[in-house]
Amino acid sequence: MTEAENVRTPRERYRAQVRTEIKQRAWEQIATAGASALSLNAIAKQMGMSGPALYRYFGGRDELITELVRDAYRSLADTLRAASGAGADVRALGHALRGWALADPQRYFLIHGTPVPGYHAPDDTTSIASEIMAIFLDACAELPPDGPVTPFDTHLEDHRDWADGHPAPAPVLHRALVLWTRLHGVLSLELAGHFTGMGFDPARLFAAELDALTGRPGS
Amino acid sequence: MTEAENVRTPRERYRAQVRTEIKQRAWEQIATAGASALSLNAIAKQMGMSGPALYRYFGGRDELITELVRDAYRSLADTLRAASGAGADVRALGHALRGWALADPQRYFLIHGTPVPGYHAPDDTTSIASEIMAIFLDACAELPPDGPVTPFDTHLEDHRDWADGHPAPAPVLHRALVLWTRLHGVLSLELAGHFTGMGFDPARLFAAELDALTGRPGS
DNA sequence: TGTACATCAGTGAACGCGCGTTCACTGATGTAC
DNA sequence: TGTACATCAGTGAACGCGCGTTCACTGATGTAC
Repeated sequence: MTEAENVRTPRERYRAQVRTEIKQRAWEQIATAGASALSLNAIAKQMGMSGPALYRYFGGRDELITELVRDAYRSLADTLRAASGAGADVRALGHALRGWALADPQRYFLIHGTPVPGYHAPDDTTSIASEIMAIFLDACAELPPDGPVTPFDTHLEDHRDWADGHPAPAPVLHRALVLWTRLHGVLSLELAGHFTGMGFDPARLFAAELDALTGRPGS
Repeated sequence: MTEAENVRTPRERYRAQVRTEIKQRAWEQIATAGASALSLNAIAKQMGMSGPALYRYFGGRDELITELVRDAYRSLADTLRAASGAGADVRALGHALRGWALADPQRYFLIHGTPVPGYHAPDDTTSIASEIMAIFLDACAELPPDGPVTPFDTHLEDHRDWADGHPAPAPVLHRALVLWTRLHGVLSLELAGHFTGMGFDPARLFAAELDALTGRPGS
């Protein structure tokens, strides 16, 4: 993982390895029982060491969770960037997002799920979030324009700071925004199991939303 | 509330009152600290009674949560039905949904949020869920048809059991589905605070999605 | 109307659990001369 | 190369907490004659 590299002394290498294993166990726990059930003591027991030992590696439970949130954002951003590549294809982006989400639903929910009223995400996640937004914007800029300018487009023109200097016109901003919200809408309901028992294939619904976004309503 | 009515003896009335108060406190706790922090002992303390006393009213923590989930579904269905009324207007429906969600975000998340890997919703919630779906379907059936039939529409034609006998053609089923997923997409990201700091008005994005759904792309 | 009994809300003590976190400590690993 | 010292990973005991849940019980409320 990230911290296992660029390490000189054996001690530092060992530290990095243990940190990585702690995080791996943490992810397993989250995938199994959800983020609210994450427990330092349980991780320690699983690794065959005592609870307090983990405090050599993380300041506490909150610091560990914060790190996991950061890693999840990083992983998502990297995945999307790789899928986008030079092409900046919205469809490829969409399917990469879905694949990433399905690979570990609880990881997806750690970022996009129910907020814990107390907890606040670390500051640098917002910068990764806007990195992700930039990828969306690039992809949407490649799409052919469709439809007239809406009132919301003009509203967006007045509030485009979040685009972080991206030169795209307001309708593109709008597209990127609904790309995000629509895909998230399908994905989060699918991952939460709200489609189970309904019979249709969620993947096709997801694909249909991508079709609508890329301006191919009939394909 | 529901159980305070149709009650004969004073004892039954009292029971119903206490049950109601327990639920109220539970909702307050959920709104404040999220569903995972809901604690029977804390509720009891808040009501000035001892923890075990609550076992006269609910079989345990899980039973209480189940009841809350049921009530939330009921409340949402009633709200949507009232907003829909005879008109079955998609816009009215959408704004009613948003109002209901904003009134108590954690109540919204209790239904639509991150699933707890262990927990399973009670069976009768699915019947309320299909009641809600029926309201969506009725509203979408009133909309003018738009665009050609998509591949997903034909897929839906083969898997329309979830529509529970509703006579609407497949494109209407599709519309009801994306009405659900798109509004949820905007709402859940808004409630989770993902739009904070971006500058634009989430209400307008929500309205724009409604515009797109009702076939008024330019208004 | 008054008395005997049954029902049932609520208490307090207790059980067992797991949590995060601190602290003084042991013992192994690395470093400096 | 060998010795003295410093660093630091990990332990075990302990603290205080809150949780869900059980159980035997008290005392008030309702019911039947």
